[in-house]
Amino acid sequence: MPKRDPQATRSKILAAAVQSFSEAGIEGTRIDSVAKRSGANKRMIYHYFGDKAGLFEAVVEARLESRPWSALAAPNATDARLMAWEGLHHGAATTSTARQRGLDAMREVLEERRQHGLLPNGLNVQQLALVLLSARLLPHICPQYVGLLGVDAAQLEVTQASFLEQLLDALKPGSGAAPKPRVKLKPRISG
Amino acid sequence: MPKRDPQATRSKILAAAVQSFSEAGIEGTRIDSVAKRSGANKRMIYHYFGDKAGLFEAVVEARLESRPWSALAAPNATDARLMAWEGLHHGAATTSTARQRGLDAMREVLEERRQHGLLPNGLNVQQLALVLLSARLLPHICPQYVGLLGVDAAQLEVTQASFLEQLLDALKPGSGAAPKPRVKLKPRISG
DNA sequence: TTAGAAAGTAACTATATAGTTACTTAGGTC
DNA sequence: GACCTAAGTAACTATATAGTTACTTTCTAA
Repeated sequence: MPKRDPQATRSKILAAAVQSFSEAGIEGTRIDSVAKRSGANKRMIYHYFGDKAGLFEAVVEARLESRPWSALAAPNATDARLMAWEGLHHGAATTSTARQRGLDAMREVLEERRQHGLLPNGLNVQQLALVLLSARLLPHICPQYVGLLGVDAAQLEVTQASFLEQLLDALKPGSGAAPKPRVKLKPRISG
Repeated sequence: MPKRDPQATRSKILAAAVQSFSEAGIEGTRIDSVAKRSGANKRMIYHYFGDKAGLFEAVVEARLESRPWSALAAPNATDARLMAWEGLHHGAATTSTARQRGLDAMREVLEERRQHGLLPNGLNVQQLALVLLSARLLPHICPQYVGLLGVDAAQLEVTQASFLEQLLDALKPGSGAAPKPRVKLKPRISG
């Protein structure tokens, strides 16, 4: 076993940084603690990643740039939280061609679904994709609202997947049972 | 004009804290900068709110506890970001009776809508409420994905509201929403 | 009018933090 | 094996930060 292994050092730093940034965020992450958790020397962090911002960038690159996107699959908690810290700190400023491609593919799947008559023709698939992505991300970011809305957090990964399937299915033109007899008053839902 | 005004001092601190926590988060907020922005003396922050955690708690109380909830209305960016920082830092641990009541009301509106035959019977309204809330919050938290999905961020507030209305409408049993609804179904009076 | 409490101020402190300096050690190449 | 470069280490520094201390000023109530 070699006493030195640059690639291994770099990746154990990166692994520790992924955990730390995901848990504590950018401001909350301590470089010293990443060094300790990784077992590497603090100086090596600066050697491989420049500074804290560079380390976060490398974390995003490692976890978000090459991840697969799908209309219904849920990102794990680690990735979802990284997305949130990134968005809260850096706003809309993200020019990522890799993610762009991944999300384009996700949209195309929905588009195809619509062209097969499985979604209403007038439905904006970009908006639909955003809603689906939101639904899968938010429970990892604001878990407090899962409980407050009466949804079982422990089962959500499974129950939400089938709920969203059911939702898409209910959108199928001409689907659904005959309407139940309705009363005249339409309840308000907004405002 | 009185030279001292405890209530005014407290509230100008709180107002500055709302802005700072919303923009920068808990770790990112500097007590000194809240003091400066508010025009109050730093010592007064500790006098009225105890410590940084107490100040954040007061901010949540002021902005999130008593805000109205609705199935389709979007929280503003300030509140949405506060919800995200709170969730990312404190996880699911939120025992807020005020928010519980607000969200219960939001659920009941959807429940009522379902009982009027405007939503499929088998649809879980809690899950639906969570999806709607997610859709309205996430763009404020992860704005990077709005653009990447090809949605116009500047118009989202408006376009998403009508999209979600359209989505709920398309869920109406037997609606079979087509590009242009051929026949506007008149509600039948139950017999 | 005056005592005492509450509001407000400025300067201070202990500590934690990102980033550096100055150095040692390993491993490949001639 | 001598030499050089990259990998690795430990101790250091400048600064920023949450929280405090010790003090002054205003308000209120007897």
